[in-house]
Amino acid sequence: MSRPLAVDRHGHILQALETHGSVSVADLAERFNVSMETIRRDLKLLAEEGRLVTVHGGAHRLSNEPSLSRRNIENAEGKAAIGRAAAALVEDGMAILIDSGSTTLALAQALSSRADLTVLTNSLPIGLLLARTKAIKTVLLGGEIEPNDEAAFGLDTLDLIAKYRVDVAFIGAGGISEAGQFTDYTRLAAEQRARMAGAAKATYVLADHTKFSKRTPVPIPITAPIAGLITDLLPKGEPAAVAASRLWTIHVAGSKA
Amino acid sequence: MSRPLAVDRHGHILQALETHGSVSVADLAERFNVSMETIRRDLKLLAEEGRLVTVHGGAHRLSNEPSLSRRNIENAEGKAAIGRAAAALVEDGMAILIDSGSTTLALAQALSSRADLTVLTNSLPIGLLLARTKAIKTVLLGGEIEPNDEAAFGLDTLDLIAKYRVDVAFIGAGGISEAGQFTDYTRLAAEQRARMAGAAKATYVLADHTKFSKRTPVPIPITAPIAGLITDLLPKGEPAAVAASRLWTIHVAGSKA
DNA sequence: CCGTTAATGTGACTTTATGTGGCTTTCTAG
DNA sequence: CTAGAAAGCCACATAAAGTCACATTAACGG
Repeated sequence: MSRPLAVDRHGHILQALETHGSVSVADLAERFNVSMETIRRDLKLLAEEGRLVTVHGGAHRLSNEPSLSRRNIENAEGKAAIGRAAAALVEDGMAILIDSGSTTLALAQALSSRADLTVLTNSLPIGLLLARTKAIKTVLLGGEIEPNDEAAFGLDTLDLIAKYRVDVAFIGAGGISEAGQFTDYTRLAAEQRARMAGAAKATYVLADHTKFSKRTPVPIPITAPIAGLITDLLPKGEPAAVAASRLWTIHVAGSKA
Repeated sequence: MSRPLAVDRHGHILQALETHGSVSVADLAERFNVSMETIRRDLKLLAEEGRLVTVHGGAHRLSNEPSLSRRNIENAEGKAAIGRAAAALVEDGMAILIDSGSTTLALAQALSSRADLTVLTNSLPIGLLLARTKAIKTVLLGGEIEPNDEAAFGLDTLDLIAKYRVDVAFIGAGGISEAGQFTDYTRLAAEQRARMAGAAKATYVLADHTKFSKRTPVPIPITAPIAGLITDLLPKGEPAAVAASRLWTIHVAGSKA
């Protein structure tokens, strides 16, 4: 008997996901009469294409990217340290751009006692936080709101970014590849971050150490030079860290400050 | 038989929370056929994500976001009634525009259990609220954030408004003049509201009865016809009300409904 | 027919999720 | 206020799932 094609499996998996919301590795293995390992490879592949998210025991359909509130508490201390380090780079009178994300939110918090700044951001929590200070002029880069990020993305956002020019941009990243390249979850998010970098005289990437072990599918196509990476811990010997250290200045923020 | 996925449990827990308001550890353990300890771990995890709060014996949904509850709303009951009345005008599949303000926020709250809608807004609290439903596509009309309104205003906002066309616009007003004209605090806000009306096939103004006694300096230069005014109480004999009644359909929302 | 390549299976090992039992904390009836 | 019951917490045990390296098989083009 001929082996069923892998593509058919992928189609069926996605369809099952569509109807049931989630699938388990064991069920799929039984259904297609293949080993669990094969199913895992399928799911891994589809996950890299961004068509589902893998969870322990199986996979779940999209819309369950780790939510902002969850990332918010993960390594909160390290992110706060990164936020303080980044805030120290901001001088009075500057116009800066702050990307969405939990690490960049820490930067906004560190800046909230400052004054005489103009801040552009696509993040709703950051926008609200800074606007409430009443001492920082805040511009919200609008667009379609991505619920998990609680931030705006899309054509409108890209348009707005193109209309501004700032002194410094602080952007986030979904992960850092082994080659030392920043990566993201979706094509759109990656493009948008790259455009943010393009709108600034200097760009810093804020990423805590957990990003070094994360792989996300889309490289961020940054053309402008990166002024530096600000992180909390540099994993010794990790290829990503080594590669990164050749490419950018790395600021390591002390977790206690 | 494969072990059911943990994520499914999480989803069901959140859904049960949505419908019942609270859940008990014992019930959940029985329902999913797992130990109470496992359920506790689930709840702890979801609590850390900020998606529920744990209490002795179970969990209950979080009542209000800090950003939304912060402002003590004047005439909250009347505004809630207006919100419900306005929400009744919105049909599935519609694209609507919601202005910033506490009255329009009440509309957003009334809409938050709906689905299959596209909502444009310049208000950050409304944007956050609706985006979190994950069932309503939300577009944030960006621009400079006005701290008091927690909403975006300015050239960028006007530009964005011009790019969209919606079925219905719900706008607020700073006051209602004796001649029955809507007025606002600033030239910019007035202009922006007028443009919002211009982007819609139909425009409703949401204003509670306190607006009838308020005078604000700038008339809102609306050119398109107003489909109606939605309010909670029509002050008998007030000139503004009389004039208004000649110009627009007036929906009076019962405070209890 | 052979060699190459991609896909799949296997087995050792690691990680994660869940259950269990002992102990502490919290609630509640009396 | 107090005692008992219920719930929570923690540490450890265990089974299921994941990962990785390597073996095996099937497919395909000379």
